[in-house]
Amino acid sequence: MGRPKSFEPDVVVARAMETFWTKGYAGTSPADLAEATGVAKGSLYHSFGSKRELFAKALELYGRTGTAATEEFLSRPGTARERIRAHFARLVDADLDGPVRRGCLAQNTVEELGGRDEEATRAVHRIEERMIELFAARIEQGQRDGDVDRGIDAKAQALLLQTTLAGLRVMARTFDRPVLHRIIDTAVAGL
Amino acid sequence: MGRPKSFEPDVVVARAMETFWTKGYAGTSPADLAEATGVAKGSLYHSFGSKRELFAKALELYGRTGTAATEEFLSRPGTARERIRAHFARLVDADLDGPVRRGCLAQNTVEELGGRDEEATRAVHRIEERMIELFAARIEQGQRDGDVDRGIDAKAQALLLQTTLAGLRVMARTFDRPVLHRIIDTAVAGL
DNA sequence: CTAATTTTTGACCCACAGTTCAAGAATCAC
DNA sequence: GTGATTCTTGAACTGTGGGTCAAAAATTAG
Repeated sequence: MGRPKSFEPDVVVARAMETFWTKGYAGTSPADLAEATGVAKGSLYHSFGSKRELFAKALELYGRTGTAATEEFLSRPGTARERIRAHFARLVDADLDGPVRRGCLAQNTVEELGGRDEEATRAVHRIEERMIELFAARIEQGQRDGDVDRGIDAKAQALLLQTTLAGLRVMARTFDRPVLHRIIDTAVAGL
Repeated sequence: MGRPKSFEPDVVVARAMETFWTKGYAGTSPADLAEATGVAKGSLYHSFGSKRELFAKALELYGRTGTAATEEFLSRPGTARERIRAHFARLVDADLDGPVRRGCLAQNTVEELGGRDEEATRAVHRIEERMIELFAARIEQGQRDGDVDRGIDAKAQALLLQTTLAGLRVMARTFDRPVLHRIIDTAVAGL
């Protein structure tokens, strides 16, 4: 009983995620969140407790949707190299095509809050570990399919790929599309 | 004539740089800067105009010292691969050895202010371009010395190295030393 | 209908961020 | 010394950030 919620919590978290992604954690004020979600400040605090807690939900959602999308995308038909190149290009292009280059929320989080927020750091670490597992699995798949050299160390390559991707999303802040695609080509040539 | 300055502007900029580096742009208050530099708030404003202008000077100093150190370090005796590996390891280790992992100021800047601050973005871009030139030059040196395959595209490899380094500094927020060194080994194996 | 329960909301609060300023202190020219 | 000039400093100001709250609005149980 009691008055029913007038909004879908998942939708509010999704909108909050977009806002944090675009403006950063510190750069997002409660007023911004109220405007972005269409829910009054007081109501947000009633439902989520604090800006920090809402952010935690937003980051969790980001991790879930990001890993799911990566898994789906890597599993489409093609060689490991083709799929990984397409995945990298997709992320870079999406960033460049948006109204503002906002990079990766997980990465932004750890760069902004790194050191000062243990929980956020661990949350990002979990996302990264998951991504690395997905890369390693795809490389091993490629080795079984015969399109990746059996001699390479899948786990080591997966770590390097995650590093390269993180670097690409930094480079996407300041470099243009042709340069970024050239980097992707060079990176996947090593597979 | 007039009352002489009671502080060395360069020293103040250097201390401000350290503070911005550790706490981020938004996370650094005028009070923080006054405490870190030992100069009263009002005096800082008198000398530097605004927080933003002081930050610009700090970022410029960061770029100058960083590129100079890179140039010096890459030119020491050894093969291109050895020197680049050592350079990467040095940066990662310095970050891990500090009291707080703070990454790269240029990168932090572009991730925090990206899109919202044109001038800062351009300043970081200039630093990155300079680093890429240094990498390319060292690779070409290696090709002349015979320790790097003549067939590789120095510019393309330099772009990838800068990307890898940016990624490493992100990874250094959440991974431990052995993993990071393993990534460095995998990365330079491609040279 | 009333009571109990849960949400909603804007008004309100305190602290601090970023900046300005007025008054004083140190120097040089004369 | 006096004046002109430049630097120093804490006090003061304005805006906003993050958060609380009391009162009103929906709902269900009985």
